[in-house]
Amino acid sequence: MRKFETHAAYCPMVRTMGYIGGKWKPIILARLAVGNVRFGRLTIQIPDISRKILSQQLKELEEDGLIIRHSYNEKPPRVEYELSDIGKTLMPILNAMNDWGEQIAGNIGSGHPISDKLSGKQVV
Amino acid sequence: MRKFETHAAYCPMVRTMGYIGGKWKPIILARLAVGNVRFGRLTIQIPDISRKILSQQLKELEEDGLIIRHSYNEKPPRVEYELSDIGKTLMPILNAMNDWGEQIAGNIGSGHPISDKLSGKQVV
DNA sequence: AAAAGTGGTAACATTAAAGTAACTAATGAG
DNA sequence: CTCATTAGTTACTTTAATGTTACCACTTTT
Repeated sequence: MRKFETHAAYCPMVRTMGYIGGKWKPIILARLAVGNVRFGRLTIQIPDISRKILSQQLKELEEDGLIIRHSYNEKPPRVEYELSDIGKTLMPILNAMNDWGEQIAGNIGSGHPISDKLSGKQVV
Repeated sequence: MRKFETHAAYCPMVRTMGYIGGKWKPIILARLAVGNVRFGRLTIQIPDISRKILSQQLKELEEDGLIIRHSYNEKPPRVEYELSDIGKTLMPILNAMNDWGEQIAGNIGSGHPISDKLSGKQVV
């Protein structure tokens, strides 16, 4: 969870950011929102995240009660992650973020900074 | 804007995170969603952000076309920020985040990691 | 016998983000 | 004449976040 000071106590936005403010957390959560996913599958769906960071973020999300980790005692191991009930309450946020990302790619004319960034080779 | 690799080209979540993925950006945007705000007022509304970081984040948001900066040529200076039309399309995200932050404070019983974190002195 | 598949972890390195303190210009107030 | 006000910037430092590489255990497949 990201660190904030006392401001958190009374600002809902700061509180929310404390839970999903990481670079990867909303992206991970959005994948889990579609359905249970294994660790290895997440590394494929999110190719730019390292396994170390993925593992670390999943652990934080679990500690924060947003996801549940199911470990099956098999060899080779199998571990599945799913949104907890509370994690599911994040769906409106995740859906809104996903929708925005989809719309912004198409609805903007060239000349606007957003469209220019998307069309150029600049990392987005 | 946060840096992501090629994954961004086809993942809406990654794209969205590129624009609002910073620690402070959603918090700043949520303030602007309520109405135009001066620089100094933002530093009061968001006490934990430094002026340097605030200034820097505002500049990025402006470059990304999400907010508009109005500078009145007065002494002492007056500068107001407002959401651009595109910035306003972020409102569903901002509202969802704000709602979640409000609800999560009240709707969780003790014993749950979220409620424990909120009630303890741990930074949230 | 060696390689592949899985879900990690440990040590280490790097980059990104954030913070601090001091400073600016121009005016009005006291 | 000095202080307060505003919206910053600059230089420097520190902390947080993320990344890289190599490795483990155990079983099945080749």
